[in-house]
Amino acid sequence: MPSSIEYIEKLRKSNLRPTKQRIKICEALFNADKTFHFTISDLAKMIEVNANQKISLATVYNTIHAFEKKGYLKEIAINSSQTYFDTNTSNHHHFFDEKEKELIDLENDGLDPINIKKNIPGKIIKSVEVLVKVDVDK
Amino acid sequence: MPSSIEYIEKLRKSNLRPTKQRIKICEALFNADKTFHFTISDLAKMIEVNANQKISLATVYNTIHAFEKKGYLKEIAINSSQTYFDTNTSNHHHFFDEKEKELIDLENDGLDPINIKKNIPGKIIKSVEVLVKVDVDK
DNA sequence: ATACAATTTAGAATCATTATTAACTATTTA
DNA sequence: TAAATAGTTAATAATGATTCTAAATTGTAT
Repeated sequence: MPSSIEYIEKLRKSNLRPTKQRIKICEALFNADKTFHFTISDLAKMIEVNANQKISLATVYNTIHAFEKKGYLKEIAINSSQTYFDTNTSNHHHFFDEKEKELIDLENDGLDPINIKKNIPGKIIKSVEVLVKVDVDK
Repeated sequence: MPSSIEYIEKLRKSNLRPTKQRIKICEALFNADKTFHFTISDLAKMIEVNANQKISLATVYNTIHAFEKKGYLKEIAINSSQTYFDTNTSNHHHFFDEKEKELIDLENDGLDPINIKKNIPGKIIKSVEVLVKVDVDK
């Protein structure tokens, strides 16, 4: 579990001023033993419960987007009313449980390699995301 | 290009009353020679231009969702502020051009077969969607 | 410590989507 | 064919996530 000093260094290296809010958010995101998936409102609730300091929703949005741009978080494409983020920034994919509305990691060893043969002239591939929707077997 | 009588039959078979609005929307969606991708607001504009009748936005939403449930349309998962739909209901995937904010079909022969090896106990796979994000090569 | 730029904040604004409900229409029933 | 009914439409209000705004605050370089 990294200390707040490490977060301060990390933030500084990224040209993000190490504010109290950003450090709190780092702790909420990166102190967990496992990576996890969350929405902005999940995170806002988590912070409100764990911290004595209240962080404005606008700041949570700003910070999460800043972290995403720096590559500390990944945004996950699901059609949903809310945007999901992932603290697991490694190259991997997802299951989406339609019943529980819950994301589950699908690491690269859980599927055959993806190989895109078609290409779009003048364009390069930025990412390849596989989303496997699952539901109860009945 | 199917006639409106065919749409009427199709709607009736699906337990959807063949109203003027639904027939107009069928025409807008299924008279094109190629399948295409659209957002609700795209479609609302299309209809407003082509038809002399104005269809309420609420009805467009209702109808598109009804069609999607019946399998006449596919909803496409992209992280975007708007939901995209596809009149191509075959099993296929997509490129998303980050610059043009445009979807491009990626048919199954454009990539190696997807094989999901991991499974989630008690759950069955409902769909597997690959989204390839592309951007200008510079 | 001061100055300056970056950041935070609360609340307003926006935008897609959903809900509401009264009026309307297709279909069924008598 | 007319009345009953159940499904549909439409205008508008409500919702909810996200972004914007502008003023107050804070971090950092001098």
